[in-house]
Amino acid sequence: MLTNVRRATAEFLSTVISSHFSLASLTTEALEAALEVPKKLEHGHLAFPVFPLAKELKKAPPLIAKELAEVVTKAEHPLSKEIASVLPAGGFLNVTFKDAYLQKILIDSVYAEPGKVGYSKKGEGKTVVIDYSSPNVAKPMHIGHLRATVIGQAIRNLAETQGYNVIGLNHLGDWGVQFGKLAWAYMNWGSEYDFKGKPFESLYALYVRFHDEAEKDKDLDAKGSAVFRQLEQGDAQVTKIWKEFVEISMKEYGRMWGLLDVSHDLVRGESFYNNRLKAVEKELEDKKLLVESEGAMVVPLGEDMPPCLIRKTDGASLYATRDLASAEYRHNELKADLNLYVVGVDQTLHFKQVFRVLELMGHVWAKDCHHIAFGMYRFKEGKMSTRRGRTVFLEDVIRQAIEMVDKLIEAKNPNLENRKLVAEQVGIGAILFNDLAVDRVRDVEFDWEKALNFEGDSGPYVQYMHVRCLSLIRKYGKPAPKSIAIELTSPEERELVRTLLNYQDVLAAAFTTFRPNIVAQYMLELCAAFSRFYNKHRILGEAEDVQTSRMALVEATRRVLEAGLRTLNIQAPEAM
RNA sequence: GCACCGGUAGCUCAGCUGGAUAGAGUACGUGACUACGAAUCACGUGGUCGGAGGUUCGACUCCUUCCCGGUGCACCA
Repeated sequence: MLTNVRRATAEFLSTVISSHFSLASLTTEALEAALEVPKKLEHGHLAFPVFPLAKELKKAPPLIAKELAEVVTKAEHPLSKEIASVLPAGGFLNVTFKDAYLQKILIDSVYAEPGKVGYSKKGEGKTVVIDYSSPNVAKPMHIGHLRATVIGQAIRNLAETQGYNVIGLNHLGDWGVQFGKLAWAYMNWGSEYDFKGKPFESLYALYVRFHDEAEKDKDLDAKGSAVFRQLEQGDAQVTKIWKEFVEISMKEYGRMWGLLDVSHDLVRGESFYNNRLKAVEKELEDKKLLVESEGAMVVPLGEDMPPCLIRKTDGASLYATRDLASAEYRHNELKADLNLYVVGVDQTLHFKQVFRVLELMGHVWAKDCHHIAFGMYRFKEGKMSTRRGRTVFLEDVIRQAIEMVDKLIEAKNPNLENRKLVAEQVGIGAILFNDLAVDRVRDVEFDWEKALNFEGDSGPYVQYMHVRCLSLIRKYGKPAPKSIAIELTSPEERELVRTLLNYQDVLAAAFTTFRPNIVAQYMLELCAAFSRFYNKHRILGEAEDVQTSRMALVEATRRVLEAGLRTLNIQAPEAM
């Protein structure tokens, strides 16, 4: 796509510039990095800001640009024949390519590898381990899990577009004192609940009840802790109960992941690391990092951070201990070149500490560990709490969206086939897009009205454009042409081609910054460009060469839309 | 108190490593379905980019400082 064009242009410009001016440092690489995609097409397809050259050449930028434009226009180079104009504009050198050239590049790259539009090979031979959507056993998934799930899955998809080998990891929260508490509750009150008929609801009810009663009865927490110790020592009865909890919960989460079309490759709950904790502690001890402090064992981290707590006064391990073991597991056994944690911003300090400890341990790969933080959901009513049972449940949001879409279909397209399926695809698409379109570090205010809005910048808008493309192709009646016969020169067509060519860069940028919203925002831009084209120009029934050329453009658009939606884990229905 | 993250149109948000006249959606007003799907498009109203300094040819973007909001700060995860 445009990536290749930029490279070629940089080479061209660098040879011309270095033969014309005597400049110390302007490599092809530097030039490639300096080349910009202007915001507006009137500034060309690629622009080179010459300002940095001004000092060395002792000339005003507009003069340099003017001089360069003349030289580049005269220069002979394989690329010359593809360039329509090289014009100076202030301190910028604006390069515009011939429409036929870009059109050909677009079509070639869209058809190059089926299903892999915009892919790159940057990550080839490397493995990325990504930990996402890891819920805590016995707690229902609420709206906050949407982010951990959807952002994680999107980054996972993005990693695949960059050619990485991807391992999606479910770091299930299946260990800790709360399971002692829950087991205690189960043994004492379990019979009051319908565990056969409604296992997960019962489990959650026990959880809420335990915390309610613990506020009144101060001994309850201690009883729970005692049961957890039994669990840690491998008590058969408690272990059996615990396994049951995990199973019930996984079944419930599986249902939710199924709805969202999310999947992991590996489940490695916190309990998985139990038999590795001793080794971590020993390693820390051998490396003289472990220090006793107030009865606990910690790793001091310097002035700017509180110490990392490794072992409690009572000898038990902690969150950080398990994460250290997990990080080593991911590096040593899963062979992670990149280790990503998609976890809320409230864990920022924790991960900073863990990564710092890894550094102190001498693990150079600590730099390849990244906490991909996302902001919290806020509510007008105040903070949400699972313990108090005051929550917006993920499933309710999804169901609500599907129901609203279903009503909309009834009004707009009552004879639609697969209505149920489409309502699901569109409803879920709306929820996912609403979440993915905003920068992940921001807190978001959950707003039912906005999440369930299907007009304007939204998932259904993007899906609708895809449906439109498909509808055109259906009416066209033949497979879409694989080439653009004539030059499409209207502003709308040129803008659409230009936007489509950016797709590959967008994927790369979204992955390197771990920000799926870059893709989502791009999708909106692309849809707007397509819409303007569609509304302005007739496609079917035009003269043969015009019709086929525009149809080829429609199909190219459709493929990029489909690929982009897939990256965001949103379905592209055929009709809606 | 210290640390990290946010503050852009009435509201919800974009703005890529500093680049050309700060953009969408929504809301409000107007127009476009006897032509390819109106979940659409076009036009209009709406801005001291939290405040103040600084760096730079150029700052929403970088630095300093202050204000507001969020989050975190040792035996939970």
